[in-house]
Amino acid sequence: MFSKTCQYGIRAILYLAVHTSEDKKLGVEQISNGLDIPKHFLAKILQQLTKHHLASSSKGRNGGFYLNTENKNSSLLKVIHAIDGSDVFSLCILGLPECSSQNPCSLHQEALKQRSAMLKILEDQDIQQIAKRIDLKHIKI
Amino acid sequence: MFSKTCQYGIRAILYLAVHTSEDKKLGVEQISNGLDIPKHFLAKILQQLTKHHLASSSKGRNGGFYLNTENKNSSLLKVIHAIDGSDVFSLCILGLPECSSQNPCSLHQEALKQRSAMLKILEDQDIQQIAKRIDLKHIKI
DNA sequence: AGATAAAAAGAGTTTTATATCTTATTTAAA
DNA sequence: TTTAAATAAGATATAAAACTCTTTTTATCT
Ligand code: FES
Ligand code: FES
Repeated sequence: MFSKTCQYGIRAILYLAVHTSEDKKLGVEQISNGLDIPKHFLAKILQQLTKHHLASSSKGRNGGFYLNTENKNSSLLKVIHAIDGSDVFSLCILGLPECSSQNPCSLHQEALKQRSAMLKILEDQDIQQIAKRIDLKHIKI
Repeated sequence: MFSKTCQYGIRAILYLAVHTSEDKKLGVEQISNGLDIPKHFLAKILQQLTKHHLASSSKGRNGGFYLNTENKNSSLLKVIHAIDGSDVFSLCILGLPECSSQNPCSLHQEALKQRSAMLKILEDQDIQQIAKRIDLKHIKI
């Protein structure tokens, strides 16, 4: 469903949502240790997310990555779109060139039902909310 | 969701279900033309499916690939398992080492709901049924 | 000002997925 | 019995994804 890069990106964002703020930043190394993700690879992903204004960073001493309020009000869908592109949920699940209810494949109806449900979850709740849930219910990141 | 190999495999099986039988076989070339799938690649996939007894083949003149009755009574889930392995629907969607309701990630509940629905569709209806639906409703393969 | 610690950027490597090519084997028709 | 047509098998090639390494830039602390 999601590329490994995207999985890493989502987890990194959630980790930042739980552990950082404007004045509590984390270096790549700490994040990569916390999530068990290859350090340099994670660095690339975080850079990409920062460019898309889904995470924030500051260079130099005491610098690091973090989520500001705006970042925390964003959604996981945006993270997914930034990494895997905006087609993930609109391409035919069987790889056919078109995907529409007018011209469906044999799994279209079922795929559509599920993807809309997943999409709703991913765009309706903001990252802040998910972070709160993670904290309260001790959910893994 | 599915690898390209798996998408090709599913489509090939459905194509065979609609167009072949014990005494109406098709060569790789015809199938690859019909589905617009690279010929040699498709050959590999069909060999794999034949080994798993999900398709049938006969060599030599007038040979080709086809589905016998048993093949048509199988399910798409078996096809998927034969190609992408049996973990597709049981691994954590975020790539975490475990996936269970006891130890869920932040998307587990939603992912589970959807995967069970998809699984049900994929194992409950047999290939024959899907083929009939394709035929009646002029669905793409 | 200089040293240091961090992200940013870019180049390079490895691994996996996808695709192709070549040769062998099998079967049936001519 | 020879030839043609098909799958089977194995080796190779290409492309994309995953991962690593090195250098540059920037900010902060001493
Ligand atoms: S046409 Fe295949 S999923 Fe929509
Ligand atoms: S734990 Fe992540 S999907 Fe089940």
